[in-house]
Formats: sequence, C-alpha cells, structure tokens
Amino acid sequence: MARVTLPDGSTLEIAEGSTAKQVAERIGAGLAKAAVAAKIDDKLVDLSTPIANSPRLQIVTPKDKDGLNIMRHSCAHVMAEAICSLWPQTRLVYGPTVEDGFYYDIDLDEPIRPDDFPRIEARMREIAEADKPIVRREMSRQEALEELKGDPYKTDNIQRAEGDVISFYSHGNGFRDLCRGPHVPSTGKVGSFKIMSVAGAYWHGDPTQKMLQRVYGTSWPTKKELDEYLNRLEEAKRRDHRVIGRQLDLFSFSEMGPGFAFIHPKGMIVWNEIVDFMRQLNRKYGYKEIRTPIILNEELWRRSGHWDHYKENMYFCEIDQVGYAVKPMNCPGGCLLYKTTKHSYRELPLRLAEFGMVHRHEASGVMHGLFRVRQFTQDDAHIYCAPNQIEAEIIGVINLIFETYRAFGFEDFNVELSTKPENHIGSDEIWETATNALEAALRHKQIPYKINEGDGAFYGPKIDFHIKDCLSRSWQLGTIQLDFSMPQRFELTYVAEDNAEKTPVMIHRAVLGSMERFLGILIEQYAGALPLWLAPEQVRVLTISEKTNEYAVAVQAKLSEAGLRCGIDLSDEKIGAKIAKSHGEKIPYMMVVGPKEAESNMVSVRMRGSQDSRTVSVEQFLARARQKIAVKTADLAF
RNA sequence: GCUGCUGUAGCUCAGUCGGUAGAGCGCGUCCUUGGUAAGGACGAGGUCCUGGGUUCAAAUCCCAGCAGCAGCUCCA
Repeated sequence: MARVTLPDGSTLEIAEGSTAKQVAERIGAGLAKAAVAAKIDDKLVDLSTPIANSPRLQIVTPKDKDGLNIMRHSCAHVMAEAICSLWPQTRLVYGPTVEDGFYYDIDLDEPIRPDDFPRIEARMREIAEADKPIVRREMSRQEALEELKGDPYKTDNIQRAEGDVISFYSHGNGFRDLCRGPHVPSTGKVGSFKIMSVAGAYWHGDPTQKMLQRVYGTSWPTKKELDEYLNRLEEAKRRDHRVIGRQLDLFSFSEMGPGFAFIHPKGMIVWNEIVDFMRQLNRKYGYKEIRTPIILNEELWRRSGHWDHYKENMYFCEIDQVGYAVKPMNCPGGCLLYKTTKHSYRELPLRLAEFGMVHRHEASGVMHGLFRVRQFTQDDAHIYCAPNQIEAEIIGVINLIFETYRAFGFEDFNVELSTKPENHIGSDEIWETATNALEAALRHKQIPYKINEGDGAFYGPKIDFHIKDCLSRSWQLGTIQLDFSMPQRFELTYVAEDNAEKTPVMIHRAVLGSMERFLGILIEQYAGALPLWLAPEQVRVLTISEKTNEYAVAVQAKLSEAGLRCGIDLSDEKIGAKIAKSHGEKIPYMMVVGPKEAESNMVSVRMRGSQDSRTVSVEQFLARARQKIAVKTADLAF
C-alpha cells in the first residue's frame, strides 16, 4: 500500500503502483473526467504515471494554469498531426504554449494560408473526436538521437533537452513527436480550439537562420471560454487607436513619411492637455524646462557614444559640407546646455525637463500606428546630482511616475530592472554601483520588480514602468536610467563644498515615455471616449430647430467663455440625427436646446453613452463640469 | 530588415470570364423646422498605389518597387 497526500492535507490509501488517473477516480468521477495531468511532489506528470512511495499528489484540470497549458500543448500536438497529415512533407520544429494559446513552428515550403485553417481545424476535430490515447515512450538520449537521425530540428531539440531520458508522445495514426510532456490522456481532451494566424518566425529567433512558418492556435476548456476570448480580441480590435484616430480625426499618417505622425487639431487638444498636466507636475517636483536642437554636429554623437553604439538607428545629414545627425535622444544636447555655465553643488540636484522630439530609424516592419514610430516626443528629463543624492532623486521620480499614472486612471503597474547589456560603455564597477543604486531605491519604496538581465541602455541600467489597460494589456511607459558615463564623456563638473571640481551623476527619466505612444494608449484605454478633461470637444449644443439658434449660440458663448471646449450643431437635421452624430464623435455632453429651454433659460443635458437627459441651468452644468475637469475623472454622471 | 496577406471615391467596401468603375457613410445645394441614437431630393467627387510587361483590350494576368496589415527580430 502507498499513501498520497492531497492538496487539502488529507491522505488516501492506494495500492502500490496505482496511476494518478486511478487516484482521480477514487476522489470522484467528475474530477477524473476533468483531469488532464497530475502533480506528484510538485512535478507535472501524465495521468498514466504510476505512483511510488508516498508523495503529495494533486490532480490537474484545465482550471489550473498548469492544466490549461498542458491542454494547449496537447492541442498543439493535435494541430501538428493535422498539418502533417495534410502536408506530409512538413517537418515539425517546436510547439510551445504562449499566453492565451499555442503555436507550432514548422518547416514547410508551401505557405499555409488563412483559407487553409478550416481544413486544418476539420482534421483536428476528427482527431479529437477519435479520442485516441496519447502515449508516452521513453528512451535514452543516444537512442533518441539514433531514432531521429536526419531531422536537424528534432536532433537540435534533443541536444537542448535536459536529463538523460528523452520522451516521445504518440497518438492516432502513427503520429509521434519528441516532447517532454506531460500531455492530456487522450486527443479528446484538447478543449475548444481555433487556428488563429500564421506568420514567419526564424529558427531560434535568429535572423540568419531559416524562416519557418509559425501557426498560431488557441484552445480553451469550454466553447464558452473560447467565445469569450474571441470576443475579447474583437473588443481590442474595436479599440484600435489607428481606426479611432481616423474616425475621430485625431491623427494620420502619409506615404510621404512612414512612421511620422501628423497630429490633427483635435489630437493636438488632447496632446496639449497632457503636456500642460506634465508641466504642472514637473513644476511640483522641482524641474525646470529646456529645449535643445533637433540636429547637432556629428562630433557630439561620437563623443556621447551614440556613434559607436546607436548609429544604425540614427539619421544623418550634411550642412555646408559638415556632417550632422538628427537626435535619437535628448541627453547629449542637454549636456551641452549644462556646460554653458559653471555649476555649484548648491544647484544640485539640477532637474532639467524637455519635451524633446527624437528620430530613430526603426525597421520598416515594426511600425505600428502611434505605438511604434520613427519620430516621437519624449517627456524627457535629466537630473544632474551628486552621488549621495541618487537614491532620493530616484525615489522622487518614482513618486512622480506613480502620481502621473494614477491621474490618467491607470492603477495596475509593474516594474522591471534592466542590467548591463553586451553593447555598453563604462566600467563594470560603474555598472555595479549604478545597478545597486536603482535596486536600493526600489527596495526602499518596497516595489516588487522583475530583473531583465542585459536589457539596459548602452550607458546605464534602467528601471522600466509598465501599466495595464482595461483589457489587461501591458504597455511600457516610464523609464529611469542611471548614468555615470555620459557626464565623464562630456566632462561635466560642479564645484563641491571643498572647492574641488567633481563629476555629477546623470539620471535620465521619462514618465509617459513617448507622447505619441501614450496618446495611442489613451485612445485604446477609453475606446476613444476620453474623459472630460481630455476630450477635444467637451460639450456640443444641439438645436431642435432654427427658431432657437440665437439662444443656442448664447449658451455656447457662455460655456466657451467659461473655458469649456464647446461646439454647436445648427444644421437643419432632426434632433435624433444630431444626437447620433455627437455620440459617434464621442462628445461627453450634449445640450439639447429648444423653445422650452430658451423660455426657462435652461439646457437639457444628455451624457455620452446614456439615454437619459436632465434639465439644468447653464451655471449648474458649468459648476459640475469644471469640478470633473479639475479632478480628471472619467465619470460623466452628475 | 525577414515571411505571408492586402492596396478601387475622404471612410468602409462591391466590381463575375480581361472589354475604361459602383454602393453605403461622409461632403455640397435645396426642400423640410422638428423634442432625445441617423427625414427627403438632387449633386460633386476616382492617376483603380507606382513603374514596367503580356494582350486588339488590364482595376482584373505577370514582374519589380512603395505603403499598409499580421507576425518574427528589435524597441519608447
């Protein structure tokens, strides 16, 4: 007899050599049916695994994260079998799970097209309905290599695999794949699935290697969950800032300048509201503002290190036979400004902010609306300080960053620390000191963080700040980078208390990162229905008929004078059409005025997204609207 | 940059077998003067992405380029 300990602490006597599946059956028929795998002493295994000794045991179902991944991984195998049966010359490479699904990389010269997906899915359904057992077979590494001789991909996989035992899984009509497992017990347990897309992917992600086809699929425990997921994708599509940006006339792109955004008048209103707010915060946190040139002499970029470490991303030009570069970052220009006067320790920390427009040559395939462009404006700043001020300054920046995100309605952040990359300047000691300083600040603020090894900027380590939007998509916004190298390269100095010239430390920071990207993120977060304080047109007066045009114009004038962005619709449309149009343009408030309102000197206010209206005086409305703008709320109700 | 797909009116998209282009929305004019999610009539608007090729004839077929889209790699 053996004894297993279940997750709730209870124990179960079982016959020696019973499988995990049999334990599940002992616990309950429902669990046995739902089970896809088991965890024996925290190790995930197949349900068919015999139990030895007296371990802890947990039955894994697709309700667990682990179970879901196992189900998806098995689904990837079923998809692989389907593809192999349709294209027998297919060579399988690697098929892992990813967030929300899985993919399988295959080597097949004939391109798989979206038109082929229904065929693949149909074959997968056949395989799933057959509900064939998925069987594990183990052999030694040597045997496995022999078995797969001539298959460069799988041979490579074996060589990368850990341990001496190599396992294969097979199911159905002779389909077999090298795989660590575990897998669901049979092909019927791969959930509700759908092939999503196909795209190219390099072998090992290495651009010098062969381009493979990566077929993406998703699978969920139930049809309902699959549909919910597909709806979520639809929702993301509905919020696409590129589409909304065009519909709401906020920005555009032209073939005349790929990756260079045109911000339209309405987009500029949002932009300027954001900038005004950031300026206000900069003042609060003790920053001064500067502005530095877009184009500067090549010599500057050699000195800063950009020439050696960033040249592929830069644009160059010539002025009077002299080489110049378009700035990809604001820091070198800022250093020149710093050097225009002699500085005392009394001035430090010197915090200089700049809404700096930078140009970076991004690869043509990576551009994506406002999220990835070749010209963008950073809400940048550089803090020049003494070494003993570093931690306090970093904490100050962290406070500023969190205050900003909360004001825009983002409450869910996560933080990453990136360390020394291969391509870097400065000594190892400098890097260690800088990295330790960043970690110390994070610990002081008790902020949990993830480490990204080798992901720092070429001049220093960095802390990156990510926010999650309403669809729980993650976006990188802010960054804090600690830099001991640039001040040395530019021979920046300050006079210390002892009258000696010393080198300041430089902290690079951006809060929103890129104004363009942030504008795009806001559009998606609010699906274009921006909070009142950001809305390009905050109110629109809608007339019932021409008879009250005069009163309507007076109302508009009153609201405009009070500082609200107020439009008016005097067209000879019916009121229903005007309301529909205003809703389409996502105007927060509509004020319907007709003879009734004109007579009583009131307005009938209707909110975006609501069917109701309320009749109030213009003054009442103004007071509420002003208050909502002041607190930057997204809630329109009053 | 790489792989695949796409490119027709301001926008979203039809366009059959190769025979010189259509709809809806939007825009303009007029009619309509109305009460909370689209009233009616008429009209203007197109280098069918660009350049080659095949053909009596190309939006349509072929090639190249450009741009966009989905990914890969990279990144704010």
